[in-house]
Amino acid sequence: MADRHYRTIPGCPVEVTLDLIDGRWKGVVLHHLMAGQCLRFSELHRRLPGITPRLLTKQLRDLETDGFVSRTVHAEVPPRVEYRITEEGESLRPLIEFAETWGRARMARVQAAHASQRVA
Amino acid sequence: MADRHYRTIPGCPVEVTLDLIDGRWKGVVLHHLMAGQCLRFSELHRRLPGITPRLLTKQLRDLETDGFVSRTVHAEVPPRVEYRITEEGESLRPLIEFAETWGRARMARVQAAHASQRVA
DNA sequence: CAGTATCCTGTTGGATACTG
DNA sequence: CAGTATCCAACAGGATACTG
Repeated sequence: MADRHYRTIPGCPVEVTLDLIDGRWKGVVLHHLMAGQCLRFSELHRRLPGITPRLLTKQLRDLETDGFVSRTVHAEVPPRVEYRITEEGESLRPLIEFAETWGRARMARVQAAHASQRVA
Repeated sequence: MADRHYRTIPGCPVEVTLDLIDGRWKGVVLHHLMAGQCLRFSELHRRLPGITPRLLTKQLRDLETDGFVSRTVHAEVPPRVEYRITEEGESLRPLIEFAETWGRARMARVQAAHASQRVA
């Protein structure tokens, strides 16, 4: 992953952070894992409409590699794998929560803009 | 850009936000523009080591389209174009500042980890 | 100065099918 | 259940050269 994070080379801290959560589903995965308990692969899958197993696996592996998520395999049949947010992952909570709130507000604003368009 | 923001379709607010600042240099551009005054194209260029004019233009156009940055062309020779953060852009300040602080801390942590590696 | 115009490559992410 | 294995398309992003 040293070369995955090409952005860190010049060394702007903002880049470092944003690059780590860059990926089609990483933010949302973190968001769901921050909600409380740990989640199984299939539970995450259900919460992310449209993601393919391949992609979900990749995003989770990346997050694991970067230390934001831990992966626990239970030796059972059928297999059970649980994903849990780590301390390091938790430290990103303010960012994710801000993104949640801000995004919600923007969606409302966009909605409103559309509505007033229709009247005008 | 409606299709640039493919992530907004399912509608998770976290995705909406992160998608808007997704792009190799957008976060850093916002960061620099939040520093105070407006900046000219060449000034931004100097602050972003390695970016090509083409990319800088694209990132700025995206940010402009999304309402985070305003672009002012002064009718002079040689031309002077100034980029300034908008109100909407300002509303992202908490996120950018968090990313700055958090990224700085992580860089320090990584440094420390490397150092202890060399000792061990 | 502030960009365009071309061209090109690598990575990201999606579709589909299969397995321990 | 929790993934892999292949294959593939699209696009972001980089290199280079040129211009009003």
